Amino acid sequence: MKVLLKGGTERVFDKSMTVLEIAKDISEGLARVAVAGKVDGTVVDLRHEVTADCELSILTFDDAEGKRAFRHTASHILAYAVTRLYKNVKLAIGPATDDGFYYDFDRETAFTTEEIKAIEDEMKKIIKEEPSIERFELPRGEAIQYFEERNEVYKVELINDLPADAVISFYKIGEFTDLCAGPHLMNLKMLKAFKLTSDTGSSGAYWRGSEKNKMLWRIYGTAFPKASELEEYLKRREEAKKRDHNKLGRELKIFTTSDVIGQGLPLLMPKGTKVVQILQRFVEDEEENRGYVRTKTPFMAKSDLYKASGHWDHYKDGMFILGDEEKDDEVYALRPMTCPFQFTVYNAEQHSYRDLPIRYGETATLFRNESSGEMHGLIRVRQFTISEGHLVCTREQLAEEFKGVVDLIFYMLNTLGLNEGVKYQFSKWDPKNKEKYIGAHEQWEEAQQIMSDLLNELKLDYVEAEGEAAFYGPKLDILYSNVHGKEDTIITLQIDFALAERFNMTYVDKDGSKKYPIVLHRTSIGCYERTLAMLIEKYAGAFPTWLSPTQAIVLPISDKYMDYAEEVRKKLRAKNIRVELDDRAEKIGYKIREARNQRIPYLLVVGEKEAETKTVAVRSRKGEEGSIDLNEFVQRIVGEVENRFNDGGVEI
RNA sequence: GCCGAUGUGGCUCAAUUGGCAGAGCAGCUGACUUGUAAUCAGCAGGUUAUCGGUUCAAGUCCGAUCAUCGGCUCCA
Repeated sequence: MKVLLKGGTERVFDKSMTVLEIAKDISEGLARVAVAGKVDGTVVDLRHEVTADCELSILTFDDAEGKRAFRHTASHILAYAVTRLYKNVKLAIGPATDDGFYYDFDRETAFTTEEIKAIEDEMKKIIKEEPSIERFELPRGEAIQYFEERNEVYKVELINDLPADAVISFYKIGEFTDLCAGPHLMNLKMLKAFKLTSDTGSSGAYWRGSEKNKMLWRIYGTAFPKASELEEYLKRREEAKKRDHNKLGRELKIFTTSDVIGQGLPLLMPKGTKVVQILQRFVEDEEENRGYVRTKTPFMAKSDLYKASGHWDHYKDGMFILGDEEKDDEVYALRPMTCPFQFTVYNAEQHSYRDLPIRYGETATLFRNESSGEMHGLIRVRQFTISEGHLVCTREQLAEEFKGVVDLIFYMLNTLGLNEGVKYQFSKWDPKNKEKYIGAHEQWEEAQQIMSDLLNELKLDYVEAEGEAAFYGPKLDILYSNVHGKEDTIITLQIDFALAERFNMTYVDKDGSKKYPIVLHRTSIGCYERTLAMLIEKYAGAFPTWLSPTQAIVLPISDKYMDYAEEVRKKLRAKNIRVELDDRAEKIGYKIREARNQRIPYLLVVGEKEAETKTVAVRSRKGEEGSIDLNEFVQRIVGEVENRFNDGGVEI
């Protein structure tokens, strides 16, 4: 048989061989670090027997799929340890994740921190025992019987849901047998560095991810081949937490919350408000340059409006409703989105094809009654302000408008420095879900085809997500990960073939006939609160100068130089630089420390020498820069602000 | 919404089996007039998240509510 290897080399074998044997044949070194194989695109065990011509790659821990196989074995050790320590625990599932693994267990109470420590110790013991790992298969009936005898109801359910012709495979590690598709390691020798990361005990997780099902106990962990890699990972996690906007944002007096105001209702303090104001001016000016017109529409409306839009049927639970539907003649609701309001603006006048495209922009405050357990700092809130917009265009104009929005979004992300690390998601509908979506099947297929073509034309590296579309159309979602690794949409762009008809939005075409336009729903910079949160985390609070609430601070060495310090302050202020003067009778070291802790980009120390020579001793994020001519410094900082220069963020 | 943990001056944290709520930082006042990450002294700051209960006595025990954190679910 012929085996085509990664890199295009080919090997011929005269008998069937396991993946591990082929790895050994390539090199002993490779065999030592191999964790799994990939045969014609399918990830398999090293013990998998290759019998026919195929393409094969040997996976190591450096491959994403290799990591998963490695950590999947760790999850089985976790389950093994739990079954050794505790009776009457039912096993659910235990997959690998992007950076670790978990296993879900069913028992009466949560696992405590102490229990988790004990489980971790038991796992170490198991690994020391060097149990063997075997794979075997059973016919469906026997497999079900096996788990029924052991009262493993979740495993039985899993097998029952497998297709009739599915291979039902098991892995036996020592005395522990689990239903598993694999692949797994050959032995536990590689599994040297692991840790259970459920710091406050196990956490709740619904069986099969549905809130209708029972809640199980999930234990998280991660594993690496080397202790140093594990340590580095844990250290990185600790470092990342220091950038947490929810902590840093409060420390830096960017925002606060109050028990009596309510959950999901953060208050922006002067510093946070300043950053948002700068962002908002930036967005509104840039949109103006790109042909947008602005609207300012009400924060609430009668229920009739939401009934027309479909939100009343599709999103009532997420809305704040004012009044009682049973008792009151009219019920109002705070708006959860701006669409029907801007559509009403469109409908206030007649439109010709000559008017299109029309690009409406609004800095829109929205209200969404999120579930109580969802709120998180500035990222998930009940009231937020979004750079909202709707583009009304013809079918012919759609591609151009879509690309125009993507260009605007890229410009925004680049300027903010958030372009690296974003993930593009093409959110599609789920044709099987009749409840969630409105519009005809053909409309959906067409809208999705158009979006897919455009994304490919733009060469975007995106993932597809079925069932993630808006109820009226497919979306391009741009996701950003917070310091806990949780992804949130910061920006969205949606194609809507459905709502124009619902709202009777029309234009008169060349031939005199009335037509429904297409609507693009989009945001350019996302919602200001969430984007601010991501910026705090990206820059660890040390915003680029153009975004810094305070851009420079003058630090006189003593009272004697106050006049000159005031002169410096005035000169910068005259150029619209946000500058402060620390006139307290403190030592210079103390003033520097405070200004640094506030993340002010430029500290300008002035004393005798500076006053005499009309200079400032600059201390920037690069460190001490020495004395710089005052006019020269003014020019520099003004240039940096005008260019919206960004240094890429600081290490902490 | 579900599960778990947590809640003591602005912040970080103490307070023995239920027995006088305390410290550092920040704040204020005064002195010091300072050359690149914390000058010294004094003062003030609390119905221990809220409400209720048990007790001679509650920060501590019990219940409810609110909020915060982590996870699940959800996210127009």
